[in-house]
Amino acid sequence: MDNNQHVGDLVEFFKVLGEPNRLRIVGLLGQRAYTVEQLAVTLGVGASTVSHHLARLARAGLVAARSESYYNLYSLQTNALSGMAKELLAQAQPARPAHEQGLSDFDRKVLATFTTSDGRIKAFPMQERKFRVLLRHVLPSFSHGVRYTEKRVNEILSKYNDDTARLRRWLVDFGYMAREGGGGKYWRVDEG
Amino acid sequence: MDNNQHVGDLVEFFKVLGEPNRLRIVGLLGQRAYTVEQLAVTLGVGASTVSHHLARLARAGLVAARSESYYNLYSLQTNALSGMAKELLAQAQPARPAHEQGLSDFDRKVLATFTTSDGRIKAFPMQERKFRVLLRHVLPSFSHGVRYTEKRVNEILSKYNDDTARLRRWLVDFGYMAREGGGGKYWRVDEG
DNA sequence: GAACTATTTCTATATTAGTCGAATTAATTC
DNA sequence: GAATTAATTCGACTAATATAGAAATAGTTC
Repeated sequence: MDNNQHVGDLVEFFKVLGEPNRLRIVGLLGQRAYTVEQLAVTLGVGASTVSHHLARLARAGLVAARSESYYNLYSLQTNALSGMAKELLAQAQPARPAHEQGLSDFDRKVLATFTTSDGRIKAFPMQERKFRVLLRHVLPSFSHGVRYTEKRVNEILSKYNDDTARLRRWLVDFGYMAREGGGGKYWRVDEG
Repeated sequence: MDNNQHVGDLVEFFKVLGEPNRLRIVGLLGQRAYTVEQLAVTLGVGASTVSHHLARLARAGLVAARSESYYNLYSLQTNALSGMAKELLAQAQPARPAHEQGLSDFDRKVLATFTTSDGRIKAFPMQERKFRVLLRHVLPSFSHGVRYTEKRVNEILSKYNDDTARLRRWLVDFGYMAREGGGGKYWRVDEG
């Protein structure tokens, strides 16, 4: 994945904004352009400190400078900010996409047919191949290596369908989850 | 302003996400719930370290834990994330709102009539009162305490109207900007 | 070109914070 | 209730960085 590069950029983005004076600088530059010294007196810190912060902000693409007579006028690059915010929003809405990403066209079509927009199962298809799509659909709600009580399993499954008992049994019958004889504990089976 | 409280929260928000392992934790929890130990082996760090990070994330409202048998299952609080992202987006779009905030109804109406949606001046009103509204509209593009060349003034004004020469003269005539005799330098006049 | 100015770079310092390992706590199992 | 297990807290170390002041740089004015 080239996702790792993005992660590094994102970390840098947050780290840059996770400092009081830098965030205040961004807030000020959002209103108008400032010179280094203007920022220094406004924030009550040395000019060299401001210069240092501006350099970091510039490296992250958040501000840009233009020469103006004596001064260096810094202004905000709103593009970078809104771009990052949009990316954040995209990550924060994994209602469907997180699980449905990487699914085949077939799986997507089955889910579109048999689940509502909030992920609940409307009905169970007859064909086993389609049936398994729905079982795999609920599976990510369970973590590997965790033993669940039957009560908790039902709680989780109730998010998908009211008939939690049948749903629970099917998960076991089709080999997606396993069940302990005595205590009635369930756990997710490792795929492979 | 109670804005200061928000600034503190925002700084904390960014600081929390500005650390590689914490951001990776958020990414993982965005897909499903994890136990502390699962996160520890996935990230390749000690469990105590993960616990430390999770505590910070929880204090910022980004994650929440629920007890599950032996384990503590941590999951992402997508509400907090999307809320912050929206706030970010709002700040990143000061195209109009930043300047137009705090304007009177009269001023807003004049701007709506004589400027386009991207802020350009369509026409100049006859009445002086309305005319001054437009001059104050372009003024924030100039910083206090900076001397501009005539060329640079025209560059800036061209964002608002093609007739930069008249616009520039008007700004001086109406006392919003001043002009040096010799070198032809301009600067913004302090209001008062 | 000399004087001046804002900005940047350099150096040093002090504080913050991430990490690990050990000890402690909290909860579950038999 | 004793044993087991995951998680948290604590203590110590190390690395990163925010800051100020001095020196160097780049650009402007006369």
